[in-house]
Formats: sequence, structure tokens, C-alpha cells
Amino acid sequence: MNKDNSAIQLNPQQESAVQQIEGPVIIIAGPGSGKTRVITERIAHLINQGIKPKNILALTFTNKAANEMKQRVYNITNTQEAYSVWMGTFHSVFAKILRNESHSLGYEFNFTIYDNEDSVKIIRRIIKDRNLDKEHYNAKYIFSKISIMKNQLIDSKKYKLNYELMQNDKINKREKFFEIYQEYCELCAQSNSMDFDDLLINTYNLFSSNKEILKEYQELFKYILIDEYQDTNKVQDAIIQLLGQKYQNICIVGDDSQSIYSFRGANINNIFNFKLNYSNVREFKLEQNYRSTKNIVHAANTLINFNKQKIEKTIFSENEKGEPVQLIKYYNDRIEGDKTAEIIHRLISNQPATNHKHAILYRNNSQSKVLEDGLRRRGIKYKIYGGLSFYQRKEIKDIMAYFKLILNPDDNESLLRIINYPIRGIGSTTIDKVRNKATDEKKSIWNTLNDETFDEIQINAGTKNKLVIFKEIIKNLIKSDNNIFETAELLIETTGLVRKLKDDPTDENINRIENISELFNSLKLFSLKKNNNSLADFINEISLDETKEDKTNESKVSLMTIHQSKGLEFPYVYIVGLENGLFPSQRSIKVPNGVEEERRLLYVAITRASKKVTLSYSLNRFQFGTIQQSERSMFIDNIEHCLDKELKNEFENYSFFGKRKINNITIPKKINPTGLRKIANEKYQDKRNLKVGMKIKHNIFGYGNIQKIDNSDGNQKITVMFNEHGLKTLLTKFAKFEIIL
DNA sequence: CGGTAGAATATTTTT
DNA sequence: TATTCTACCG
Repeated sequence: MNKDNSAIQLNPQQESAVQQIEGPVIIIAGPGSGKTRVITERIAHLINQGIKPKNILALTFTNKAANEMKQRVYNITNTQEAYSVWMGTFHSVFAKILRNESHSLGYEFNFTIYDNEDSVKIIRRIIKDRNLDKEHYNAKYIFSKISIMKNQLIDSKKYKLNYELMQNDKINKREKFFEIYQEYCELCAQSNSMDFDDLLINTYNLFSSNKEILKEYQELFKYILIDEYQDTNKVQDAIIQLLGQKYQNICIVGDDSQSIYSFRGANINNIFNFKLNYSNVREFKLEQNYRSTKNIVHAANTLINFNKQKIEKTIFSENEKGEPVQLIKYYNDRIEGDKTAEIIHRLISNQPATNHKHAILYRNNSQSKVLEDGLRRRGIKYKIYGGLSFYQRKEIKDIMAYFKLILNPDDNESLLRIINYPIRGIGSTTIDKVRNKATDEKKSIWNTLNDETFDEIQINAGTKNKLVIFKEIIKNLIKSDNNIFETAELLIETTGLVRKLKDDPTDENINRIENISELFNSLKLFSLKKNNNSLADFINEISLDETKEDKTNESKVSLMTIHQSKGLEFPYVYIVGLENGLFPSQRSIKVPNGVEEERRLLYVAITRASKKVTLSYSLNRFQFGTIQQSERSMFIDNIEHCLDKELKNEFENYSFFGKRKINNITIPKKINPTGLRKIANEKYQDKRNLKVGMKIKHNIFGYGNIQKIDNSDGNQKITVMFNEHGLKTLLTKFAKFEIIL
């Protein structure tokens, strides 16, 4: 994946897109057209023209893209100054601005940022408090609806006045939606907290209702550049319009054909309307694809031409013709996974350590399982993107909740999360009493616990005392807030959080402790930074950065959803599960323009490949606990004549049902990273050949001696006498330790 | 109040 | 199937 072709000259269109720094500019950049390079060269060019880096605002959609961009601008300009460009995601840049301007919006500067899990929990509680039926009021659904409304700048007041929306709710027996929406916003505000969407709408509100502040930022951001504009939503577009109004030095980069986020409110029209909103818009089209073979580009073009809504452009490639796009039909999803792995295996056997050149892309995360099975069976190293990020894990979120509460005691959500974690005898009855009192008095729960009327709450003395203990713990933590590492240590000490996990060293808990110590390591490193190393800085940094990097350098096959593959490239791409109902998805078929978006999604998938694309589908698929028949995707019909003939791969002699064997080879079971629970039937022996009497050092329990080794049920267990922690039985497979003697 | 077992429910994509 | 929720019992 060598995207840094800086030695090569820019082509004429790229060059003019870089040079045109004044006025509104739209750059339509096809896949593989050197978009990132144009953006970075453009920023470098601005700096070289004497424009101050701090007057440049460059927005992206992911932190990864932002970091990559920063690095590359720095490499070109070779000046430390490059780092003072305002570069980041919409969310992170605006969060920074909102911290500075919070007072104008009625927030405290230390507001908490809620992630989606927090939001859904709040909504779930509202629904429960109101005794609404779960059939019509599903918390996740309500949340996504609220999110879409927010992104369209329809607040709860506007919602109520919108006859059509209200009528619709009535028809769908969701009349209380509006009230939930309103209460949710009130609860967030009372908690001095913002969800992801609030970061955008509050920024919009800040600028639209405060001419002075707007003017200040218009002067600051004289040059604005936004990547992936096709994925902006209404608020984002509105903010950019406000900020860019004065100088109009706005450069938007995007590709309408790669718009794949409408489900979260992205509005493809933003890119179409750009030319209408500004006069003298200069438009540049980057149409040469430097990435892919002619065959791949041809298939992608053919496919996307079935979409009606698009900006005319002709993507072409001057690379070799390459191999044809291949289509394979399988009998079922398991064979699809198995055979895909086999194809990869064949290629990497000839060229060792080239795993990273292969990527398997799918529509849903749930499809990864059979693919993993196939790869694991052949011992092919792979990495899987998505799933729970480090900061979304329960144990990490628990600790973070303490931190958030320390910084912002009004944060009810964090308080509720940890008021009885670790268990300290404060049950749901008590919590509800306190919560109701807080709601009645329109105070935060923390304030309710701490004001004079606390004693009036009807709880027995024992329970009340437990609340007092909780208050003391938090108060002491708040007091200690001078060095974040000390705070963290005090937290562990006074809550006994890790101690309780250690007392019950199940595999799951050991894994949790490891994650916590990993968090502490990064805390330690963070605390050693010279500046911006406060607890608040730490929380801010990770609330919006959900990525966790893979530290190993091994060559691995990539498995990810197509959405996650955006912006990446691989020589060999396998797109699996091309079946109606899966891709295009069931839901998309019912939504207007839904199929067009799915088609763009496939377009994105195909254009990730530089050398070869392999498409496949299965006649039967195991889904929701049953086997379902499926038919090949309508998209295959769209590009049929671009494909190599359909290869049939129906292996009737395969065993399908319930067995863990294919061709007599047992598939090792997947180790579930969150659970690590189900590990039966798997023979495991430690490679290090453990013996009774060995001295080991465990990462948590320290030094100890092996007393017993038990291989009876296939999973090796060792019983170890630890110097400080006494006798423990560990599963060798998961225990992290080294042999000392 | 806390733990558990068994029922209910959801399966698109994510900053 | 996998995860989350509920109801019940100690």
C-alpha cells in the first residue's frame, strides 16, 4: 500500500486543484485518483504561500485520516508549524471549540461527551420510567431517530410543530417519541453532557446565534478544506456555510459515487448543492485512477452507471488490463469462507508474508465468522476490524466513568454506571429513589446526594451509610485530581475494583485486569507528557478516538466491512455474500434511494482493489440460527458482462450441519475477544512445556510455583502457588506469564 | 440486595 | 446464534 508517490509529478488537474487556493473550489476525486495527495499538497502549498497554519481548517471523518494527513503535510513542508493547522475530525475540532466557548451555550467547560452506548442507556431508562411498551419503543431505534433529527437540525420544539412527523408517530403508535426526545435532551443538558450529535448542533447554534463569535472564527479559519464531503450531513454543511461565508475560501473534496453514510444522516445533496450556494465555484475532476487495473475500473464504472443520481465523470485507468473480475458461486456460506481462505492460501504460499495484500470485505460484521474459520483452519494470519474497540469494553468504560464523574460530577450517566460498581450494596430500589428525587428537584444526582435534604430520603440507615461511603470515595478522588496517575491508583485502591476481579480469576476477569493495566500504561505515558496531560485532556482525547492500533508487524489478511474499507487499498480484494437481502440489504430495498446507496457501497468495495477482485455468493446462508436460501445479488446482473465466467463451486460432499469438521479437519474454535468463555473441546498444551515445580512470573499475580498441571479436559490448567496471592488455578491458554526457572 | 437461569429479542453501516 | 433482559429465589 504505497500511497506516498510524492516523487511522481502531479497531473495537470491535480496541479491546478492544488494551485487554486482562493475562492470556493470543488474537487471531485474518483477512487484511486490521488486525492489524499492533492489535499496534503494543497495544505503545504497554502503554508508555502505564507498563510499561517493556524488559519487553515482541514476536516476529515476519521482520526486515522486526520493523523495520516498531519504526518504527510509535515513531511512535505518539513516545518513544526504544520502541526498548528486545525486538522481533525468534525467532532474533535468542534469539541475543542466548544470547550472554549461553553459558557455562551449554557454548558460548563468540563462537559462530558456521551458515546452511543451511554445515549441508548439513558433512553432505555426513560422508556422504562414511563412504562412504555417495548414493541413500539425500542431504545436503539429511538436513539437513531433522535440522531437523525438532530443532524437535520430539527430540535424537539421544531419536531412538535411538524405536523407530518407528529402524525407519522401517531400512525406508528409512537406518539410519545417527541416526549422522549425532549426528555433525553433535558437529561443530557442537566448532566452537563453532550452526545456526538450535540457536538455538531451546539457548534451550529454557537455560530448562528452569536455574530461576534462567528466573526472571530471566520477570521481564524480563513482557509477551509473538507474531505469526504459526500458524507457530510445537514448540520455539518450548515456550519461550513457559516464559517466560510466571509472569505469563501472553501475547498470541498469528495466523490458522490462513494457516498455510503446516508443512514447516519449524510446528505449526498450537499455536494450537488455546493455549486448553487456559492458563485464562481471552480470545479476540478480527478478522473484518472492510478490504483486499479483497467478491468477493475471498467467493472466499477459499469456498475455505478446504473445509478441515476450522480455527477458525470469518466474514471479511467492507464494501468495494465490485469486479471478479469471473478465471480464464484458456492453452496453455502461456510464453503464460501473455506474456499476464499483456500484461494488466499494458494497465493500466499507462493509469496510468503504477503497476507497484507489481501482483504476480505463484507456487508455485515456477522459475516466474518465463517471467513475467520476458514483462515484459522489454514493457519493464515488475519486481523479483523470493527467489533468492540478498546475504549468500549466494559471494564474500561467502568473506569472511565469514574474519571468522567471526577471531572464532571453532574454527569448522571457515569454516576449511575458506577454507583454500585463494584457492588457496594446500593441496589436498584435505592438508586431509583435518589434518581427520582433528583429529577423532581431538577438537580443532578450528585447534587441531590450532597445537599442538605439528603437525609430526608426514605432509605434505611444501613443503605444510607453505603451512599455516604460512595460519596466519600468520589470526594477523595476529586481532591486528588492533580496527577492523573495518582488519581488512577487511588481509584483502584479505594474502590477495590481490581481486587474484586482478582478474587475471582476467571479467564474473563483476568482478561479484564489485563485491559485495565493496559489502560493504566497509557495513562502513565500520558501523565508524563509535558503539557496537556491532565485527566480532562486524557478523557477528551479518547472520547472521540475509538481506534486502537495493532502493535504487531506481522503480515495479516484484513477482514472488514466495506464501510470500514473506505480510503484503503489492497492488491487482492474478495467481496463475499453478494446476495439479495444481504447485499443489497433487506432494509435498503424498502427505502427510497436505498439500492443506489448499496450500489455505491459495492462500487467502493470494488475500487479498493489494485490487482484483482473476486466476488462470491452462496446459495444457502446460516443466519439467525437457521439456514436460509438466497439468490445472487441484483448487482451481479449489472456487471455480468465484465465478469469472468461464473465458477461453480458446489461441494455436495461437504458436511454442513452443526459439525465442526470440513474434510475431516477440525476447525479450531474462534476465541471470542469479549467473552473468552466458551473454549470447550479444544486441546491445548503450552508450547513451553510446563512442568510441576517451575517458577513463573504472572503479569498480575507476580511470582509463583507450579503445583499441579491438569490436562484432563483438553484445556491445560495449572495450579500455581503465588508468593503474594496464594493458590490460583489458571488456564494456561489465557494466563500471561513467563517461565523464570 | 445480588446472582442466576431461562426467556426474549435482534441482527447494517459509525463519528 | 449471540446478547440482553426479566423474574425469581436465596
